[in-house]
Amino acid sequence: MALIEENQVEIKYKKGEVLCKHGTFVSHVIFLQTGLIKVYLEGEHDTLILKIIPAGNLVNLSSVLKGNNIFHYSAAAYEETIAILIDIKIFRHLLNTNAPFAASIIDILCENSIQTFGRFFSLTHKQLYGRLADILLCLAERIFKAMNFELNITRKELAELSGMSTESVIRMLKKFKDDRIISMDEKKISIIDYDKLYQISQFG
Amino acid sequence: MALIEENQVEIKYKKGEVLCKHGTFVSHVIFLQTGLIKVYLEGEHDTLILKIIPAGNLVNLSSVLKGNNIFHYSAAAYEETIAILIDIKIFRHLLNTNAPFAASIIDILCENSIQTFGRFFSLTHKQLYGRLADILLCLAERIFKAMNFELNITRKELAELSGMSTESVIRMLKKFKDDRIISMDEKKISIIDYDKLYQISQFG
DNA sequence: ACATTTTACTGATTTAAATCAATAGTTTTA
DNA sequence: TAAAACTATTGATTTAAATCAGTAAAATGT
Repeated sequence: MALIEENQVEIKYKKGEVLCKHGTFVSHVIFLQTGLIKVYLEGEHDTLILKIIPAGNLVNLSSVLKGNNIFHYSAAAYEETIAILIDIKIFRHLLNTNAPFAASIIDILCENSIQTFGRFFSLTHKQLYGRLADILLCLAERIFKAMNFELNITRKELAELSGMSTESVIRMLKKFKDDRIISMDEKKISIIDYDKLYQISQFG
Repeated sequence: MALIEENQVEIKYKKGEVLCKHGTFVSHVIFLQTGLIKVYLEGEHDTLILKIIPAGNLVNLSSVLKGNNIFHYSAAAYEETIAILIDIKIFRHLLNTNAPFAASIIDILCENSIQTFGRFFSLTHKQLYGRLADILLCLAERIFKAMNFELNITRKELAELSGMSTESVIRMLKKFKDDRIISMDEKKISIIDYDKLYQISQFG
């Protein structure tokens, strides 16, 4: 562990800045000290946000794969963010020599994998209302850990998270507001009726 | 490693048999000795096949997560399959004491995770032709490792893999056949024009 | 060997959601 | 501070793909 302490660099990113770019070489494991980032894939005409990562998490765990030295996605900061960069060789060495550490990393990878399955089903088999409900619940439960949160996220990005068009997001949000499931005030979103939102998520 | 040898059981599954069911308790890690299985999620009215796993792979790695003792998906055999069941406590113990072993498991988890990202994009941002092309390429490259393969998989299951309706799969396959990109003879599918299929996959 | 169930296929119809178009309101930035 | 560049919103139109409906062909069970 001392090894990591010695070999880490702290970097500050401004809002909107790119932490890593799809296709470039991986030299470090990125740990998010403070802030909020998105991990995304860029297509020809559209973007898919794979996940939002809050402070206290590793950004590019899947890059520790032996022999894999390029990023398979991009990441950008939503707000001012401090990241700790750990040399990937040191990280890999630690994995190969410290079993409890490796086991804890396995736990994280398994957790990610399980979360991914749910998101998979949501995006492929639910329709708009269900998908947006899922995203709002995820933001509240997992990212902000609160029923109301400042949404520094544009409608366009909600669209990229839920795999729909910006216009659809706007229409769905309006419907949720009219139905008194959420309230919106400027950038602030509050979940008023959690049960109903959960029900919409389940129903699809 | 001897520990695993001592604590493993070999089980034979017939075609169609269920290896594990979403929501039930996990007691063993399942390793596929021979055969072919699908891992899937069942919805109210539809099913999503998460992945197809060929022989030589672990089926439920994400279940090794500490404190996680239920299956988050179901799995069923496509053909006669022999599985080796390893007590999950032994497996976890091994992870916590044998760093190189844990590191190799991390490699597998990372690999899965990277594959998942691509599939995510395919299913959410490509349209029918692209999605089906991706599935055919995946079957050829990753599962059967051959340009032509016996397809013990129904159109319905291709639909569940690519997140579309059975009728759409039939129409797309017919189009591919008419365009001489694939050939179909009974259950046998051959990829004739790999480049074109790849191009369709890229284009979406 | 026959009946039943599942699978494959085709065409017509419907529908969910994207795209298009146009305007107003906000940020950026020059 | 003005201009340019995004972002939010709404309604109309289009379209990709699902659903529906019906038939033929396999596979499965008894």
